[in-house]
Formats: sequence, structure tokens, C-alpha cells
Amino acid sequence: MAQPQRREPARRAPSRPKSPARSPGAERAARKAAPAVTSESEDQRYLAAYDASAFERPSVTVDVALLSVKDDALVTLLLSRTSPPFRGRHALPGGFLRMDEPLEVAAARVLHDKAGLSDVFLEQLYTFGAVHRDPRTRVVTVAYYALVHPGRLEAASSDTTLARIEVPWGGETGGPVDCHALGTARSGALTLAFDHADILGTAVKRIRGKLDYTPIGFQLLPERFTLADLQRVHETVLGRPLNKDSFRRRMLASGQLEATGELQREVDHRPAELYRFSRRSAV
Amino acid sequence: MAQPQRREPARRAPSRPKSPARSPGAERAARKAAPAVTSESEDQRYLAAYDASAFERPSVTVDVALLSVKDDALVTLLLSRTSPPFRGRHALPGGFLRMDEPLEVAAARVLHDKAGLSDVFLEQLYTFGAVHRDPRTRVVTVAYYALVHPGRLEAASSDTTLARIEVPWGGETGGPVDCHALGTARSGALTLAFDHADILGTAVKRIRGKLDYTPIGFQLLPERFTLADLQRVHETVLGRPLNKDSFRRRMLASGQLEATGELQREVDHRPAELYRFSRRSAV
DNA sequence: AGGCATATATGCGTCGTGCATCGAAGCTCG
DNA sequence: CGAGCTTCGATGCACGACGCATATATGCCT
Repeated sequence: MAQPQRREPARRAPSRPKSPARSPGAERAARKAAPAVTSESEDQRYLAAYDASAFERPSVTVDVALLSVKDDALVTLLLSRTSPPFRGRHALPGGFLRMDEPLEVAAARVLHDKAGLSDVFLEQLYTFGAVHRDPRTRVVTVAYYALVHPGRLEAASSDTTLARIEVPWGGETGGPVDCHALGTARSGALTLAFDHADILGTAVKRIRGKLDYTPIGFQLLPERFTLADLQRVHETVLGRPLNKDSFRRRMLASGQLEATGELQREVDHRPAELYRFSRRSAV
Repeated sequence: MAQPQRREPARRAPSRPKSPARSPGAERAARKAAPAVTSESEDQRYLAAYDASAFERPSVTVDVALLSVKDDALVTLLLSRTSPPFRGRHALPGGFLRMDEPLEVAAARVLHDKAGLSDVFLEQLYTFGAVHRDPRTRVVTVAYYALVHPGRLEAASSDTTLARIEVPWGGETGGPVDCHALGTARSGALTLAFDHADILGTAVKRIRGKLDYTPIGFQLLPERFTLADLQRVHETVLGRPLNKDSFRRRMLASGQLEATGELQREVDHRPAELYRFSRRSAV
């Protein structure tokens, strides 16, 4: 819906107008006490409370979890925060939503301005709106995830940091992930700003789920790649080994691969054929 | 991220500070021209533009696509709008996000106040932020979807409308859906307010995708049900017939079902056994 | 009592997957 | 130059899930 001009009549006002019921049990009890009757006085109080908060608007930002696979590890791009809160900590690239740009454009802009990347696979991930996820004001952030192959990250790492992602949970469980700065010899875990470790965890969970039935794996590879490359990417994302033969057959049968006829070079064994992603699969 | 107090230094300012690059080609060209160099003057201009829009905040609402399956049809709960814009049209239950409540609590509150429903399966769906989705101001809405069995809808239909959902696309394609008011004999399609037909379409697409590997099907049934009931619900959601034997075996093998020992009653044929959803499946 | 409609169990061909085997094709080294 | 190494890539086979067909069970109706 959406009414900046508050006209919507509020039916079935909750017994506690100020705070909505949090626990399902309490909520059900409240409903049982006053099932479907509309009390005028309750409506009045409810409207008053509604009015008060309706015009106070939270800030809206976009954050981008930029993921890649480098040296058989999931990596992400982080920025060091130069101002409080969480000064000095690492955070996802993000920024405010402008009034005249769609959400996805804002995410692309953030990626362009802060990571120097354009023309990147980008998809909405989840919206995080915990009340105190930003200690200053209410900030609702629409998180996106982006996928690039590691070659495109090299050029962008001026004041950005590449961090290796370690997933402390198995399969599809979910939860925050741990990040370790890449390159630096010390392996101390980075403490991310805000709820960005949760955002990254959600992103990992999402791409793990979508990997089998969507062509997102190709986004993490250069244009030409071998089947072994593709399998290593899948194994890195999923965090578990895959059967080689089954993977081959499944990929070749999916119709998403196009043989280039070219062969691998500079390898000390039999070179594999190079394939290309063919997006005319969904025909 | 999220900085109401604008301190974030903007690196790699785009060559056109006002409008972020829209076309991938143009964007890539711009990046090639100025790869990783930070120009101070560009930063200045960029910050000025950034400041201007950073403090103007969009409104944030939540909308809930409440879905159910009734008489072998997908149905949703709609409200008639009593004020412009889209006065008289039907819309999803929704409302403003309050400053002190999490997103999911807001969605539950909306469901409680406008549909009289509590303790409902509720999950975040997608965030819609097209610039002019609300003709008055910028409104970003965080859409949720909710699932209930049709028995819980009867009590709630005071000034709400139940509408049958017709999906004009097949499988996982996506897009808006058509709605037809239930009960009324005439089958004229309802024109929904805002982008709510898209939200419903996204919800249908989502539950179609999640139906096989999550227990959401049980949310659309009463506590006890037969395997045939469950199959009909699945077929209605997916919009295609399913193989009976395969469905039986898959469901029984999933470990999510618990036989009650009871049998169906008041049917003019052999009664089927009643099952119950057992959430101790993931053990 | 018999018919009817549906539930429930069983058997079989097919297909995808995991596993093992085998030949092929480049490189390295003696 | 040929043997040996490593990985590629194809083939064969057992197993399980699925689609399909068949057979039996069971409560209600006539």
C-alpha cells in the first residue's frame, strides 16, 4: 500500500496501541480477547499512535555483497570505514537510495562508484531492517548480491580489501560468516560493521541454493573455461566435493554449455576443451 | 552501509555525477576512460550531488500477499481502497513501517490489524522500489507473503475481499497475475492498485519454487489432512497435475508426515488416513 | 449382497546419479 | 625418441527415484 496522507481506517486495533505484539502467543491471546469487533475508541487511539510514527521515515540504503571465487575460496570486496560508527571496520559497499533512482540502479551505482565495477550480475538479496542495526538512526537496507570472476576484481582493489569468506555452517543452515583479509599473512578474522556478516551469510546461502538450477556459476568464471574449472567453482561455493562424472554429464546435458573447440594451454597434462556459457538454454 | 551523517568519501566518482550510468555499455566505457584514479574535483562534485539526495528519505511500507488455496484455486485477501490514489481499487493489506518495529513485526501487525490474523506463516518476499510505483511520493515497500489454510480466512472477511488468482504465465516465468473477486458471479478481472499484481506474481513464483524443498505446503492445510488433500494443494499452487504414486512416495519418504491413525469421515468412498505435519523432519 | 469410488500396495521399465574402468592426449624426463 | 605421468573424456554397471500399470482393500450406497 502506501499512504503518505493518512486516511486508511485501521480495523481491529490491537489492545496495546503503542507496541505491536511480538510473541505469537501473546498476539493470539490478544486476538481471542477481542476477536472481530471494532471499537471506536480503540481505533482513535490506534490512529493517534499510527499518525505519530507514519511520517517519521527511516533511511533507506543499498548494500552490495560482491562475491567471487579466487584460488578455490569464496571472496568478497570490503571497504574500510573512515567514520564512526564502526570506524576502521570493514563494511560492504553501500550507500543511500536516491529519490529518483530504482533500487537496482542504486546498487549498480554503488558498485560502480566504490568498486569500479560495471556491467555486473546483480540481484536483490534480502532487506534488513532490524531496529538497531545502525546505532544512530533507523536504517533499512536493501541488500543485493553481485557475482564477478576474480579477474575483474584485480583492477578494483585500490582502497578496497578482498576478504576470504569462511562459512561456519553447513549446507543450507544459514547465519553469519567469517571474513579474513586476503594477502595479509596473518589470518585474524575481520569483524564486519553493522550486520554485514549476516548479509554475506545470506548471500552465500542464496547462491548455494540457486547454483543447481540457475546459471549463476558462469558469472564467477571468465568467458572461456574448462569443465574442471566450473566444477571447482561449484565445489567452492557449495563447500563440498562433487562427483566429477555426474557433474560433467549434468552440465553437458543442461544445454547451457557451448564447446569452443579450443583447448587449454600451458598445462603439464592433457589439455581440456574450453567451453562457453550459452544463454540460449531456456529455449 | 548507512550513514545519515554523510562522511563516506566517494572514490572513483563517475564522470557524470548527477545521473548514474544506465546502459552497461556506456558505463563500461566511462570506467575504461578513468580506471582507478581519484580526482579531487570529481569527488567534490560527486559529494555535492550525494549530499543533496541523501537526506531526502523515501517512505517505507510493508505489504503482505496473503495466499491460500480454496476450492482448488489460489486465493488472496484484498482490501478496497477508500482514498486516492487508486480509490476503489483493491490492494494488498499494507502499512507504514514504524520507527521502532522490525520489518517482520510490521508485516505481522498489518496482517493482524487489517485481516484479523495472527500466528501466521510469514516470510519476506521482495522489496519493490520503482520510482513511480506510488504516484505521489517515493515509496519503497518491503513485501511479505503469508500462507494460511482457507478455514482461517472465513472469519476475517468483513470488509476484505477474497480474490481468485489466475496465473497467466507457466512454470517459473514470472510476471503479474490476474485477480477475480470470489463469490460474485461475474468474473471481471480486478485491476489492483499500485504494483500489487506484480507483488502477487512474485509471491506465486516464490512459493512455486519453494514448494518441493520446503514444508510450506502444510501451511495451506488444516492440522489434519489426507495425502490427496496435500496433493491437490500442490497441484493448485504449481498449476499442473502431479503423479499420484510418486507424490505419495516422496511425501512419505520425506519424513515430514506423521500418521494420526484416524480416518477420513463423511466421504462416499473408502476413507483415507489422516496425516499431520511433523516438523521434526530436519533431525 | 453387490457395485462403486477411492485408498493403498506391488511390480516393472526408464532415467539420473555414483562408482569403476579404460583409452586418449599432451607434457616431462631419461 | 620412447617410456611414464597426469589429466581428460568416454563407457559400463549397480542403485534409487520416478512414471506407469496392476492388484487388492475398504467404506458407503443401492
